[in-house]
Amino acid sequence: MNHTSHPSGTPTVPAAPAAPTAPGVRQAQKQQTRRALLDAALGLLEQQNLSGLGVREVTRAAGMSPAGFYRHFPDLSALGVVLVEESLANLHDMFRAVFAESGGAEQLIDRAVEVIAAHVREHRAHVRFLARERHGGVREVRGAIAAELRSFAEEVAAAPAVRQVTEGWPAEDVRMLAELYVDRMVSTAAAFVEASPEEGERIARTVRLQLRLISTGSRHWNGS
Amino acid sequence: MNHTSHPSGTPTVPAAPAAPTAPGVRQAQKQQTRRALLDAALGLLEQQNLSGLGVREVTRAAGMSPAGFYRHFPDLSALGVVLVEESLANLHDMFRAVFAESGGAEQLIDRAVEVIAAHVREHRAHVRFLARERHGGVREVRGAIAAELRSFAEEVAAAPAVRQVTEGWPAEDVRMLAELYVDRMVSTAAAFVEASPEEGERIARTVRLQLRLISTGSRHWNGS
DNA sequence: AAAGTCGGCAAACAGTTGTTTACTGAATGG
DNA sequence: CCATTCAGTAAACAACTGTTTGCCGACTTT
Repeated sequence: MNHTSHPSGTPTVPAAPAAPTAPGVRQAQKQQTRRALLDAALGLLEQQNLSGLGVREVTRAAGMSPAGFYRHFPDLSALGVVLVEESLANLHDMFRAVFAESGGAEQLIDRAVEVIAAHVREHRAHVRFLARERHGGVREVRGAIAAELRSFAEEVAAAPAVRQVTEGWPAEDVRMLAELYVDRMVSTAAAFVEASPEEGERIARTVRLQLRLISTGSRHWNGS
Repeated sequence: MNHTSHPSGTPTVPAAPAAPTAPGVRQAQKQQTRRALLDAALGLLEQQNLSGLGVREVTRAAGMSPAGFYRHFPDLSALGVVLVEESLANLHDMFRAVFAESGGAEQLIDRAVEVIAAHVREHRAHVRFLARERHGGVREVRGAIAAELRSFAEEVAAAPAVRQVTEGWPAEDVRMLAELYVDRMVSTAAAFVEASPEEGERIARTVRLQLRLISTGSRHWNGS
């Protein structure tokens, strides 16, 4: 994170020799190192837990001085909160992507598994972080994740494809079905995140079968 | 962990004044402080992660000197391994207790929820530990837990109540159903472990419904 | 072009950590 | 009863931790 040195590199190209520092450069640099801190933390959290992370460890991985950390976060838990928010926002996008287009149960299931796989491919560190801290040592974090998952369940319960099959059900039954779907999807993402490609294929087949079984059960559900 | 003091208490009852130290006293005392270490660690792990635990922390909680730790374990990870083994052995007992007596699907479901609740009541710390480290920061521990859960799934697949309904199914379908049951039961235990009594009642109702839905799905399953 | 803001740094602070050392005294076995 | 074993101890070790301090120099505003 050395924005300073600039050791007279490439004296040619005088087009922007000492660029008049258009306003906003400072804030941009700050955001850049802030992101470097977040990414460094995410990287370390691949093999560690949030409750065991250290300030010096993070700054070292980000290539900056320990003191610089406090220009961005008052605490390590503050950084953790940001990571939770990012991860949950991404996961929310994933859920919306699954239920964006409607279609038959079969197509919805195939689409769900594809979207989950793509999400893990693109946000591996975030997903691993969520899986790890969902039952991790920080109560505040666990609570935030649990609350967001409940909200996802409500969203799933309100999705057209689900409403169609749960028409006339008592509210509690609808909720348990939605929670079942959410839990299965999150667990699947967590399973994808640390699986080799061939294991991933097996997991995908398994979860497709499981979602189909749940779908079958819901179509034959009698509220007794 | 002071087995020493013995300040000449109750001079009456000379039956065993300075008991001739029947053989085995030493080993018994050792096992006792070893257990104290394990219990102290389990206690600390209620609010912390295995990867963030410290030797001094554990010995302090157990009321003994840091150096004494190394008379029992070479490492903190060695202690962690023991905790994993204990927790998984207990969980194994739980699964066997669920499928011990056979009966109709309804009775099996009710029995399962009761057994899970009782297990959590009696082994709260162990269950929390498993939930936390199942996706925790220690690869070795994650692997051990995953392997054991797979073996539980095989056991569930072989249970009479399950074999009855999966007669004629392809092996892969049987496995996905068994894994679905195992995952739901473990997740339920994890949910119980940090829930107030009234939340616990809601969780119990929800999981009963979900297990019934899965059971319904399996009875209407067509392998297509 | 001068004055001010502020992100990042080196250094220092007091505590903590894991692990080893030599030791003590009770349990053990002859 | 005496010699041996050995669980637990206190002290010391270097290495590490979170956080604060004063400072510098590049960005920003006037």
